[in-house]
Amino acid sequence: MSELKIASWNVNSIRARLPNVLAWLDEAEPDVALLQEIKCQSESFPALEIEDRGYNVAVFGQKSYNGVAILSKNPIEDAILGLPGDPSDEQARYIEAVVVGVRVASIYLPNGNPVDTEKFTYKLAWMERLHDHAQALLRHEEAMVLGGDYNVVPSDDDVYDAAAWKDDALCRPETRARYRATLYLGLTDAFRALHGEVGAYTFWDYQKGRWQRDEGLRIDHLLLSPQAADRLLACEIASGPRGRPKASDHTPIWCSLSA
DNA sequence: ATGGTAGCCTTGCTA
Repeated sequence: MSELKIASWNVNSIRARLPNVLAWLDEAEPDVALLQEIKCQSESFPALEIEDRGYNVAVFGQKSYNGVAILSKNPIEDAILGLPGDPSDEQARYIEAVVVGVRVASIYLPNGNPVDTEKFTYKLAWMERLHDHAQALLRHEEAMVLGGDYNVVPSDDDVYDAAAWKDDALCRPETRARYRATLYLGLTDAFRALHGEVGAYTFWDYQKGRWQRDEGLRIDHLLLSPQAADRLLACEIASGPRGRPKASDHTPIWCSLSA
């Protein structure tokens, strides 16, 4: 194997989505899959079915909400459950590990709506912690892919109707400023680096026929350290899974790195 | 005018 394929997908409940996820693993064959919103406790994660597909599993679950996981065909080493920086944070939104020498993280960044509540405050504080942790990780000068549902629309080109969304927590200037600050540490948005601003989306709301109208948002991102970006071969949004019965409202995004 | 969908295990919350 001369390439490493790393995918990220907010599945919106791993148990409700299991047939779709297994079908996607069989067809896309990612070496690493970063999952978000598994919406179950770690002991309820359907590990056996996924291990049957040849994957190792690391899970950081939570009852009903949030929850993240890493699937990998190669051994998973040095797993860290939870984003450092606030021991009082009880939400399962971050898991990190090393796979064949590449550090990977599965990130489910807080949504932050409504913006006039503590939810937005929590989002911004969480982004500060992510910034600080990414800064620490970058000092290792190793290949690293920080992937997940960032709940950030980086620019107006990444949403079907920027005017309608300008006051949303996913688009607010405070949100974008913190996201940019993290990028400016030296991370590369893999999709944007290879495709530019093309109006390609990773999320389409279940309501109002958003998928059928292709009215979506690009909020799922793969951010690469310089050592990973140097190895970047491809990055694509796999829109197929969004169009199937019992779809998640997100679709997978993947990149491949030279070995 | 303020809906509409989906998943959780509540009959509301989160997205």
